[in-house]
Amino acid sequence: MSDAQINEAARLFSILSEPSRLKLLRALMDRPLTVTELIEATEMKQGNVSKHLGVLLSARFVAREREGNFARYCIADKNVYKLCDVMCCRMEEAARRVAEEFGVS
Amino acid sequence: MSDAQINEAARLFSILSEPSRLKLLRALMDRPLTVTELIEATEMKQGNVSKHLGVLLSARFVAREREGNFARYCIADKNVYKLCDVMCCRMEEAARRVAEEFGVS
DNA sequence: CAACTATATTTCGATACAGCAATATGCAAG
DNA sequence: CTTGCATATTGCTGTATCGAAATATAGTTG
Repeated sequence: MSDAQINEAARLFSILSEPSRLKLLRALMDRPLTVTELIEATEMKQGNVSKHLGVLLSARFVAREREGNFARYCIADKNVYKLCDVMCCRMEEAARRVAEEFGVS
Repeated sequence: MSDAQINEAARLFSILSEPSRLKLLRALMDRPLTVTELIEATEMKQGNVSKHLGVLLSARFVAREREGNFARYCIADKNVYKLCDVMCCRMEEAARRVAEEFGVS
């Protein structure tokens, strides 16, 4: 595991470290959506949606497909699902730990 | 998936989004290490090692065990391995994609 | 081509956090 | 208790990036 690989991993994690981008991914996990639909789904400003999609696109976490005047985005990397699954797992475990802590004491 | 959960996931990803912290985790994946050993392994400044370990500790990604004057840290959450595995996978896939692209054309 | 819509990009003020250096705390031995 | 080492914390400066707003680009239609 070289330093360059560490840096790249950090960069990829950092792309997933913004609530706005996770919201976009969450919306796209149901089905591919256009920018307009994503604006509605996430209640974010158009410029920011576009900007964040650009970040996700450049990392190839999502892919873009032009449809006339529209741009439809979809999840392009199955690892996104895996990463989110593991993280959700972790959050559930943490919640369970806290619950037990209070339940026992 | 509530907004609060999204925020928490983002926070956890952000903890993994620093090369310094990934270096520490990588070192700890072999075996538990003291701060002094981590300083040697990562060539980071003592203050920064301590600070980053604090962040990892507060998120319970690592655990601390006092040994006299020393503090020995270890990975406390198996999901760390999973998350890093998936990310490494992803990076290999990306590398392979690039290689093929150049190989074919 | 002009007007309209969807998307992308740029600019800007505010915030977050990294690394460094200095300092503080805690434990152990003499 | 004082000295010394391991670790933690604090203050600081610089950099990165967010959201909002404004502006630019691109495709469609009349």
